[in-house]
Amino acid sequence: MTDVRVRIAPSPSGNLHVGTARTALFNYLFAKKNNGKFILRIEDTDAERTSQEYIDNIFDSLKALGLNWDEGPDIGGDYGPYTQSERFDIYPKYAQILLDKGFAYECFCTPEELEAEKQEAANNKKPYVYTKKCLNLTEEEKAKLRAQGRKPAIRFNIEKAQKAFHDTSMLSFNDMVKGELHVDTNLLGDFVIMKSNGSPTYNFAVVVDDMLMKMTHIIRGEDHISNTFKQILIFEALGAEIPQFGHLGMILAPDRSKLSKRHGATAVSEFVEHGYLTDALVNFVALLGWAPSDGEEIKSIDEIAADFRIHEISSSNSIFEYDKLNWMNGQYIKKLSTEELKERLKPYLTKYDLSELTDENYTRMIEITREPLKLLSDITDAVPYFFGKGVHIDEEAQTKVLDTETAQDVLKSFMEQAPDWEWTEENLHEKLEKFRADYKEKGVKPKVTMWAIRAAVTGRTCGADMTAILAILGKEESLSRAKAAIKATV
RNA sequence: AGCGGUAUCGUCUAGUGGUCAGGACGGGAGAUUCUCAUUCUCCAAACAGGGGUUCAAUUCCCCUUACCGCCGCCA
Repeated sequence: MTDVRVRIAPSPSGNLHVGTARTALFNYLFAKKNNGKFILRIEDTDAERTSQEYIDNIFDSLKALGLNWDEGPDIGGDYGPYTQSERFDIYPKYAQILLDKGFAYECFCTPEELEAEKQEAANNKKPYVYTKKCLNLTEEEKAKLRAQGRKPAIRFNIEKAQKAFHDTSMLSFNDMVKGELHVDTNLLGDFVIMKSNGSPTYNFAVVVDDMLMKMTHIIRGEDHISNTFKQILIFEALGAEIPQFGHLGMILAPDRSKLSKRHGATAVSEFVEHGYLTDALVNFVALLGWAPSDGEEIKSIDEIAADFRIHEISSSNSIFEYDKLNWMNGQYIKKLSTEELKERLKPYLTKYDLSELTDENYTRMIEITREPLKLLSDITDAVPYFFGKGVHIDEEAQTKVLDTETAQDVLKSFMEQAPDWEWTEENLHEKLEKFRADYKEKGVKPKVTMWAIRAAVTGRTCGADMTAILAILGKEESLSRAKAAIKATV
C-alpha cells in the first residue's frame, strides 16, 4: 500500500480564508489519521493576483492553526519546487506530450471570437461549449495564423481522451464523501490547458503537479466537482494513476450567501486579530460537517485526528454560525492559565497604561475579569475603570443608581466608615459583608447597596468582583471616586 | 436554461426499516451570586412536500420544491 499523500493548494490572491483553512484541516486530519504526508503547494499561476504578502499570510495562518506541512515551498521535499510559478518549465513538456498523442490541439481563437460564440449560445439559450473550430486546422492554416502574429492556446481534446479510455461518453468516479458521481463528457467542452501567454491553466497545472507530487487523495471543496471530471481525463491522457477524490460541502454565511467581509471576519488572521484562539477556530471548523464519535465537542486537533473518518463527513453545505464559535472560544479562554492569559490579553490593553498596576494587581484584575470573555478583545471594554484618576460614569449608572436617595445614603455612610478600614481584599470582604447586612436590616437589598458603590467606583452597573476592584484601585482612589459621586446638598 | 449536488430543531449535527428522534450553540424559565457573567437544573424547538416499496418508513426508490455549486486563456 502506497503512503497517503494529501495537499492543500491555496492560491495567494488573498489572506488565508477560513474555508480554505477547513479544507486544509480535513486534509491534515486525513494525513494524520493515516500516517500520511500533508503537503503545501502554492498555486500562483496568475501572477496578476499574487502577492508575497498573501503568501506570508498563508504560511503564518496555517502554522498558527497547527497545520504543519511535511513538504512545502519553505521546507522543500522530494517533489519540489512547491510553488507553481517556479515550475513553469515543467508544464509545456506535458502539454507537448498531450499534443503529440493527439489529446490536445492548438487553438488560435481570439477572445473576441470566443466571446461572440458565448453570446450566440446565450441568445439561443443553449449551454456554451467550445465549437472545436480549431480542432482540425491544417499546418498551412496554422502557419498563416502564426504569421498574423497570433499565439495559440492549447486545448484538451475531451472526446479523444474519453474514447481512448471509456466505452461511452459517461465518466464517473467514486467520491470519498459524496459517493458515485457522473457526468456526460459531451457536455464538457474542450478546455484550455495552456494559455496563449505560455502559462498553464489551473486544471492542467493541478494535474501535472498532483501527478508529479504523487498525491494519493485529493480533498477539496465541492466547487471543484466539475473540474474533477476534466482532471481525471488529463490524468488518464498522461498515463498517470488517478488519485481518490473527496469533495467537501461549502461553508456559507448565516444568510446562506458566500462568507464575506460583511458577515465579519473571513481570513484566519482576521479572526486572530479579533481575539479568537486558533485552537477554538480549528475545533469549531472541524465540527462543520464532522461529528466526534463520543459526542464530546471540545476536542484538540490530535484527538480529532485520532477519531477522524473521512467517509463520515457530511456532504451538505454548512452555515458558519458565529454564536457557536464565540461560545467555543470562551470555553478555550477558560482553559488558559491566568499567566498565559495575561500575556495574550496584552495586545488588547494597549490603550491603558499597565504600569499603573503592580504585577500582582494586574494578575488579580485578569482573574476577576476573565470570566465573561468570549473573545480576547472583550477585555478592552471590561477594564477601563481600573485605570486613571476618577472614572467616567455611564448614563445608566447615573440615572438608575447614583441619582437615587438610597444610593446617596449608602455612599455617605460608606464614606463615614471606609476611611477607617484596613484596605486589603480580605478585610474589605468582611467589612462590606457587614455593611450590606446593616443595610439589609434597614430594608435595602444587598445588591442595591453594592450597586451604589459599584456605580460610584466603576461608573457601571455591572462588572467584576467589587471587593477585588476596591483592593486593586487602592484606598485613596476608591474613596475619592466614592466621594465624587456624592451630590452636594444645600 | 443545462449539468451536478444537498435536504433531521433557528444553526452545527447524532441516529435507526419498529426510538419518548439524542447532543451542542442560540432562545425561554429557575437556582446560586453584591451586579453582569459563570456554573447547575428544567422547558420549547426538527425528520421539506407528494407518491411508491414494505406488516411497518425520518431511514430504501421516484417525482416536486428549495437551496448550493459548475458552465473563464480565474484559481
